[in-house]
Amino acid sequence: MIRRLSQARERGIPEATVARLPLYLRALNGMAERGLATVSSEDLAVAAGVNSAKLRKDLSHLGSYGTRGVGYDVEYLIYQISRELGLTQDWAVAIVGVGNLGRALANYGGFVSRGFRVAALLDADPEVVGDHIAGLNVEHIDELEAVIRRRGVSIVVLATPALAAQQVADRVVAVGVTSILNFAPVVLSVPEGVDIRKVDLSIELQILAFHEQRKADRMSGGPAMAEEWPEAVDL
Amino acid sequence: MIRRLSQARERGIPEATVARLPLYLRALNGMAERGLATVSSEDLAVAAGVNSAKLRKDLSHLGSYGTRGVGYDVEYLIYQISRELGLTQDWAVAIVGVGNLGRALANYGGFVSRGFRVAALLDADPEVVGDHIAGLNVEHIDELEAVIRRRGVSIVVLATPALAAQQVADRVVAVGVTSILNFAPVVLSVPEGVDIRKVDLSIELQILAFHEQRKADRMSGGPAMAEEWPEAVDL
DNA sequence: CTCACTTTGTGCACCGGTTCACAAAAGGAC
DNA sequence: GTCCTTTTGTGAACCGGTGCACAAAGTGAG
Repeated sequence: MIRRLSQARERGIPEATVARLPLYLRALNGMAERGLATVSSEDLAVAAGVNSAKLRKDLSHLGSYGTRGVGYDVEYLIYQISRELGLTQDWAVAIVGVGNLGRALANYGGFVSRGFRVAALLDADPEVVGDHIAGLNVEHIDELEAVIRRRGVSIVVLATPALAAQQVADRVVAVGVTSILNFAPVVLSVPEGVDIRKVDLSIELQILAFHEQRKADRMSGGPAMAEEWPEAVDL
Repeated sequence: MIRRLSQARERGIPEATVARLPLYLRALNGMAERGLATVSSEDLAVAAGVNSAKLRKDLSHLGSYGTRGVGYDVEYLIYQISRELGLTQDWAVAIVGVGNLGRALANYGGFVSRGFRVAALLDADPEVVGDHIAGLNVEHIDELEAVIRRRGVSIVVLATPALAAQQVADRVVAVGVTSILNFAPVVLSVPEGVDIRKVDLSIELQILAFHEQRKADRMSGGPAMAEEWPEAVDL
């Protein structure tokens, strides 16, 4: 029998909502710092750059934490969102691949700020192993499984070259890791139940280039020209 | 009167499709390197990690470039996608903010590989200005407008601290830049017509944490426990 | 207590995108 | 040419998410 909580909050928050919660959280933290006690959905929506109806619907998935006629209590909402996202506990993160990007990630303040702790840096290059970066000793990739187990790492960040990524992914999955943030430009294949998020810098630029080109086209030729298409070129 | 091209290709490729084209392109390049001449939607879909029907529909938005019973010509498709994305021309990119992340981006090979050229590095810190990184001289942020104009920069990458990002965005928009890739953890506000893409490392981790927590919950308590909610705490 | 005002929570219509499933097209064997 | 096989291109149902618009719920003044 399913236990029904006060509001319509049987487990199952839309993915799109989850992706926006961190955004709200950031906006709320800014407001808390400025000493605001309550905030309306309208104001918070503006700060987070979304539509206010969407924001209210998002928050309603967590429960009914607002007060009609008043708004939301900033601190309370911060607490609820943090808890829902799992940021009230501390997550040990391992970064594999200590090249330029890995180094940047290790030093990135935004990680530590919210419940995330870089617990290990690993690399295959003997030149890099042993270096001290962001207060951590870079360990050899051979130690991968041992390190993950010993330090209770539950999230792995892949910043390796493309060719190494799948291999590392297989190994970390084998030790029980089910959350991977992948910066390598490859499509990883992992078993059911493992969550992968992919950040691909070059793809983002390509999407921008597409729109940029489009804007440029519109400026000059417009839809009427477009003889850019040499009529069914075959090769 | 709207000019109709052979296929149903009146300008207007779905955003979701545009976001996947770079993925197909990468898979196709791999195949071209391995000497494959043609590929079926099924094989390409697997390589790109998507459903084959979706892939076919995506490609059909560019035109009818496949051959029934055979598949798609790899080289031809690479050319068509590249052209659609605007990668047949070369784009000058400026990176603003040469901290750890900016440095990593400047050295990131994936940029140069496809039509993108890092044409300028800018920073406000006099300690950093003058450094040589990835073959480029770091220039002072005061030169921002001049550099953008002189080198024909059309895409700006923001890797500044959060507080500086909006200010820099305003300035680059004022000089006519309409494409920004933002790594700073802030919601930028820009005029209509300016495209912004945002990459937020900490948000990606938070989303992973959410799912990770959920998986952990399911393991232990399951839906029946959940007394995690201390019944309408008010404050 | 009543009235006026504010702001939440949500029903509902709508929309972009996904997926299935199949007709249409192409190639090859004979 | 006819038949069989393969694979594309797409119509149509479906699904998750968005946004409008409003009733419900709360505050505060008089």
